[in-house]
Amino acid sequence: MMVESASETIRSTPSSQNGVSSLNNPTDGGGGGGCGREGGASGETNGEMSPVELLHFQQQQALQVARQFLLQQATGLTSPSSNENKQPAVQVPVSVAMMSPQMITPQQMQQILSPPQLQALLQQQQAIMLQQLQEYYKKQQEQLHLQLLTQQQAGKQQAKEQPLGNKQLAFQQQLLQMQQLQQQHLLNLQRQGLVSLQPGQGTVPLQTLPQAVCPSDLQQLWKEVTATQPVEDSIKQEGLDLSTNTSNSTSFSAAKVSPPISHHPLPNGQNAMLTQRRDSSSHEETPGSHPLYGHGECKWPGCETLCEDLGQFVKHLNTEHALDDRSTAQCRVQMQVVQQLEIQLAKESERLQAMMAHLHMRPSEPKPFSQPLNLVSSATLSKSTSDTFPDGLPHPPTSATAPITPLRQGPSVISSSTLHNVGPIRRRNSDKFCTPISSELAQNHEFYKNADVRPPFTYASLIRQAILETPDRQLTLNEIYNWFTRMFAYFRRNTATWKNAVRHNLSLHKCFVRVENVKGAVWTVDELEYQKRRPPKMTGSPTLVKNMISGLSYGALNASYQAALAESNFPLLNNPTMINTSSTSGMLHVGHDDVSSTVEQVNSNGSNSPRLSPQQYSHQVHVKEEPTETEDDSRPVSLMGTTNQNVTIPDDRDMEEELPVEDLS
DNA sequence: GCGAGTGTAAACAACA
DNA sequence: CTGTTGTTTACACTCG
Repeated sequence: MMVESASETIRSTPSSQNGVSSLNNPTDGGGGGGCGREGGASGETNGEMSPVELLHFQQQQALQVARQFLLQQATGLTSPSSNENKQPAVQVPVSVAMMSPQMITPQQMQQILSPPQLQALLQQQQAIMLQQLQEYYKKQQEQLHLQLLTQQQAGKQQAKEQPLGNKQLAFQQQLLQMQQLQQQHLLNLQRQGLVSLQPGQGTVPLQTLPQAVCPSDLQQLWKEVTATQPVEDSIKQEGLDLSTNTSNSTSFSAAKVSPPISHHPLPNGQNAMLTQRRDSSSHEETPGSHPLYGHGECKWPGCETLCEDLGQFVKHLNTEHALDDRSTAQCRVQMQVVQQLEIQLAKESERLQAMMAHLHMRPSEPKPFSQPLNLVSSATLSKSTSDTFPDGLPHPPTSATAPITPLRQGPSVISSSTLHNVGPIRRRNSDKFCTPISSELAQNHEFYKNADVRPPFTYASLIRQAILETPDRQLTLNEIYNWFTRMFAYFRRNTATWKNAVRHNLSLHKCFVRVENVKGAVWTVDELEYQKRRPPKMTGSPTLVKNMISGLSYGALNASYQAALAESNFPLLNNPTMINTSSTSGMLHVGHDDVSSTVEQVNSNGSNSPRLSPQQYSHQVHVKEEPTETEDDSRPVSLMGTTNQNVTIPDDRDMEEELPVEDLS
């Protein structure tokens, strides 16, 4: 089945091996990091953008626009094209740099972290980035405001010159656009799940904002600002009131923009007016309404003037809240408020995500029993054979590069392995009983398939998995290679030393039995041997044992069993019918496998399922100790049959293939 | 500190 | 001769 591709891969091996190995060594050696990632992030996009890339791109776009605004502003709008290239003054949010591929050790992170962890980490980074971005926006807006005020000062001096009014208008429009940009960007972030709030939920209760301005303070602030307000000349009315921009049309066309447009410049309706709108939680959408007018009163911060109708309100706006120092200052204050809120929003969102993550993964909880959540995903997984994965997952991994693809896992789906992968690079969790390789693999199959992430499994586990996945439980070395490259992008790209490692493992571990076949040598798995080396670990997993024994809800137990089942029956995961409901009893005799052996030990301590007695395996298994030639020579073919059919089959196959079926009932 | 398990690197032999 | 396959050894690292 995999032979075809096998030949390709292998043929390409000689050339790629050397080339990659040099590249790979540093990575594997623990030094490098970044090699694989660099390639993944920069060159292997395959036309698709990973979430991070998208985010980065959006940020860059936003920053570009912001830079242009600032540039225009800096050049007094007169020479917009002056020094376009050099904007050292513009500070790129740190996070942007942080996301750049060449930074730090993404590769290492990939090796260390499982996809869910990567996701969590990414989200954290993005939350931070969000904050930084907001702060960045804030600074830019402040600068804009300063510029605006400066211009206004100048404008006063030069008295009522139309061009100047235009300048102010332009500035304010920039300001508006800036805000819009910010909002749009925030919205984009929200859409990407970085901010969990719905766009429409813009109103954040002020009382929930510890460091934000409290309502009373706001009012006070507004009153202070309002109090010191000289009446400005009428001309300033023409200066566009930033917030209202009512129909006091003067000479500038921009000012003539109809209120709805100016207030809802963005297609999605999220616009700069959020400043006022957020403050006034009631923003009616009725056509004749005004964002600053509601319930018969002016919603201008600190105003509350009663207006009978919209016309009166407009008049009021034009007279009381025209473009003057006071209004500008108020607007700025409001902007501060909004930014505070947005920062707070980011923080709260981050907190929310952390909370969700915590509640769903239960770090201190026994891993196998975080499964109930995984259960769903694995069930979903099982439906989707090998390719299509989880629906309902926010960000299906599409990018071949995407180490970030784990985003697809929502906070609710955090594989148990997550917790284990936190360790050093060398740590592989598959053997730890905590995370069944199959379930982990199944859940993150697509991820590993596409992302250049090193799977957190030992070579032995992977080899075994590859072999067990085949119908006849045997693979040639070449086919094993193929399985690796097919299943893991990491082994496609980082083709350095792993083949050697595979061979090394095959030779080293007794559990891998080489059998001479008609068409050459094939490798099989001696499950007994494989389990031999594992039980100690299992026993050594106090949490697992404890939790298995201690009063577990059926669901949890079931889940753990499911995981165990998954571990032992990776291919079965691809079968929707196999996994769904596995009865505890059914699973009890599943085990021929790591987990199952686990179950036996735990569960039994006396009463095991008899069918799994070692004796059944022992006599037929041909381990490495025995001269392979003897095996091969004596009964080349029969050996195969013995190993695969007689030995593993009766129990093995029953377990692995039929059992799940039983579980169905 | 020790041993087991694991990963990596390398040398080597047998073979096609 | 070259490349693949398979074995073996050595070393480093992590973890219990």
